[in-house]
Amino acid sequence: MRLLLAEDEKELSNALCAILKHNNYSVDAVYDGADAYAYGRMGDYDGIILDIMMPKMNGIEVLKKLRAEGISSPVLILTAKSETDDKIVGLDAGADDYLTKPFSMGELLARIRAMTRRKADFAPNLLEMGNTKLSRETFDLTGPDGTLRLSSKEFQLLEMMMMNKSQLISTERFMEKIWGYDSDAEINVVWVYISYLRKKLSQIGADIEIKATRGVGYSLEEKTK
Amino acid sequence: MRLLLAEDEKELSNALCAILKHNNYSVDAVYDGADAYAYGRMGDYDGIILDIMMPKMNGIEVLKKLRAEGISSPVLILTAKSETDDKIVGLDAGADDYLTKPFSMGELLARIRAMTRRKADFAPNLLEMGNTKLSRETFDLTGPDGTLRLSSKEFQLLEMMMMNKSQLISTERFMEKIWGYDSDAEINVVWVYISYLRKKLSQIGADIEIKATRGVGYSLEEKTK
DNA sequence: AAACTGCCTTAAATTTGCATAAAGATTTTA
DNA sequence: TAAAATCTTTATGCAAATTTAAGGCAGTTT
Repeated sequence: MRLLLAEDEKELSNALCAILKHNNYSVDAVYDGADAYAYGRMGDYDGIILDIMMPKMNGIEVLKKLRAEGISSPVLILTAKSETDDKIVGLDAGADDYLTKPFSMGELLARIRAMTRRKADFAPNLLEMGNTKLSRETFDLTGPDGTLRLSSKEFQLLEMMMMNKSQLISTERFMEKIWGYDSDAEINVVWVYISYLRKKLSQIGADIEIKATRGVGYSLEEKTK
Repeated sequence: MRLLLAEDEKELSNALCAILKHNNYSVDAVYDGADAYAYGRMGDYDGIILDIMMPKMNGIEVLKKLRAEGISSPVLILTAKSETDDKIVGLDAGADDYLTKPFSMGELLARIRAMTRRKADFAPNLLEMGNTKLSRETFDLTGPDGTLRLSSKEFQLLEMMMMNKSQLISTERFMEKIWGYDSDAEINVVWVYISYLRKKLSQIGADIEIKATRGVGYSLEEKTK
């Protein structure tokens, strides 16, 4: 799950960021409205958390411009007590939910879950392909010969492939979706994880395999034998 | 993919240029606003990267003049930290995205991909001619007798020909578009790939063929029989 | 007809991209 | 705080993709 966090108070932003990452979200943090707009319009966030009072462009404006461009990522807006009227404006502008500062972490997490649930509902909790199952709850990968637990990165990689069966996914797309736009990890970190996944798939006796297409990317396919 | 890079700092420009070329873009580099405008208005770039602070004419002006002429190539503007207000001005002037210096190469590449993807969405994903189909997603070439996957160079060559059905394309044009202006590959590398493509086309039973016109170039035509 | 030019095809040489192992770095857990 | 798990980089081998090189053929020029 990729989130965009737009909050100009550095300390609060850092704290939220840490906790969100701890809860298995991939988070990009930005600190003003212009950046929020620039990042948001790339269009592939599963949720956007938007502070209203920000430099350059306020949150409502950002939201309006994003919606005007057809960006439909769910948006949660953060308002200070004194700006409570903005709630209404925000919801009118196309926000999905709002939260008043100060708030508890638990509440924020719950609302993010609620906000992204609609999308998540379309995706079953247990992904299946061939004789192999992947649990979104426990990250357990199960095949005829046993069960192994995947790490977070391993899981995200395999999840993307299982959600797009037999579709070719470019290495860059993996990097963007899982590591984020501004990550400076090397591209070959993907190769390494593909290798880990192959080893685990074979350990549990899976009848699916990861196929590489040179110069392009990877796809998950059923073994034909 | 053809890009125009307008950046007056020679060193930065050279570095970017090298990396972009390494990522399969054909790049023209210019070093002031006047040239950026002159080149940009020719209108056949898939993306334009525009520094704001430049001699002769600043980036925003260039952008405005290009848009006024109906040039719709997507534009990414580069701003220094001190010019952050220009972001807004730039987006209002019709930029598609911006990036603040200093930036990571990975982020620049991601943004260029995102920017050009929107345009690519309009292009059909499956090219067809006669009984033959070419997928832009998987690079698969399909005919009545089967499917083969093309390599990157093979694909680009055939893609150009399928997008310009029955049009004669000069060998130099192939070299410019696919290998880039300053490539030092020999001309016969094109001959070699044409040969590979012919072999693959016949293997899948295609009813189209690559015709050579002595001294000029190649065109793709339906077999008449 | 001989020499030449432009293209075709195949094979060999080179470069590049990916697979995997292993080590180093960082974070989590006990 | 030590141990374990996870994440990332580095190194090496291998195979596919790309490029160069070379011999052949057909049409053109001398």
